[in-house]
Amino acid sequence: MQNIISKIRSYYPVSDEALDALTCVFERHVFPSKTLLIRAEQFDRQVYFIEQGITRSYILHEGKEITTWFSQEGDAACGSWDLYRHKAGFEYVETLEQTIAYVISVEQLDRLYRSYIDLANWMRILQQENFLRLQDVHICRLNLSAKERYELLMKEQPALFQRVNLGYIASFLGITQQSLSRIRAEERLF
Amino acid sequence: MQNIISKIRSYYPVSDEALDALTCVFERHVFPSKTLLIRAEQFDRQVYFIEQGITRSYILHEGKEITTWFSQEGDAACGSWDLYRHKAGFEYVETLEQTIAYVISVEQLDRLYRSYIDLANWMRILQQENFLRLQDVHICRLNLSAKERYELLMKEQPALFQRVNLGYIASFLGITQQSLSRIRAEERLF
DNA sequence: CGCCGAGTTGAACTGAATCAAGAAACGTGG
DNA sequence: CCACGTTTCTTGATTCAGTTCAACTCGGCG
Repeated sequence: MQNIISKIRSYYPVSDEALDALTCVFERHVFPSKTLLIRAEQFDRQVYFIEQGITRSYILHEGKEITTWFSQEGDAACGSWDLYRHKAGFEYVETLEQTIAYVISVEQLDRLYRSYIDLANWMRILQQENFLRLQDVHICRLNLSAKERYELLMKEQPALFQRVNLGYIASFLGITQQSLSRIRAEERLF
Repeated sequence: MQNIISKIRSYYPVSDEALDALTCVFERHVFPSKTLLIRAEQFDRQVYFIEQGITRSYILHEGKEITTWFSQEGDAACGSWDLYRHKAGFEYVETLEQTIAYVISVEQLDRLYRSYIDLANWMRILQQENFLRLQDVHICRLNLSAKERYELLMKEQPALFQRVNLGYIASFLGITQQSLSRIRAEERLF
């Protein structure tokens, strides 16, 4: 469980006691590649902490899949509406590789937040980080052209291009696969 | 302080004791319209809880202001990078009307989170809400055309159009003022 | 071998931006 | 209370980044 634990502690110095309380309710699962963890319209109040593997979150709009996020080792994947708005969401999450995840229900998490101030604070910071990451993506969308967004992702997450289909990456960048292909072709001239 | 307190309690049932600990470190300020509360590149580790009034957050990109958020009664305004990434951010926040705000430093907030589990949980939920609101805006950008975005905002926040210049709203919707004007003209035909 | 998914390339199209004027509303001082 | 400048909003003509539709290439694999 090393990837998850070190990620937790990188956010907040959770005490051993609180960490034990958390990890002992984790359920370990191994999901094959291409498993749908979360479906829109299907209420799933669980959080998947990824120990090994990668998932993508996407939404469907007019028949097309729009990739909104990739979650990798140490990250948590969930349907945010399911958890927080108490109704079924619009997101899908699927594994892109075989994925080992530790699963916990929101009810259990909520119980832990009420008892362990360290866990409440850890999740407070995790939420902050999620907000900031989303804000980065959002502002990048507002300010940068398709090409600039591609180059930024290439610089910051080069490993992603090894793990994930270009089609998904194009969608995550908010461009069509064709446009991404053209951008890459142009770049290859140098 | 009614607007702020009821908003806090709408997120989490904070005990009277914890709420008192929070509110007694608030400092009340009245800012005239058009006051810059937060400047990019200028480290400001304070949170402004808005009791009365409205602010807009914006970023500068290639000489242009891009409005990213409006904060109204009960909301909190801050420079998110200042607070959480411990370096000066890129956001500006200015009042659009005379604004009464209760101000608190992040250091004091952090101290409170460590002592009062209710406050840690309240802020955990507040961060969740911020994330969800940003996610809504972000996904709306991905899925909807300029016109659809306008109509959605018109439906969900009609009051905003009374309080705020169309130019700022256009920018918040991610379109130019000219395009927004055209959309509204077209709509007026019915 | 032939099929299938992933990626590339070409041509035509389009939503929204940009550039450039005007018109209306707003506020401030004489 | 009106004249004047300033800001806000509208309208028109043109341009462009990125989409769409469609065909084609390539590598893997039953």
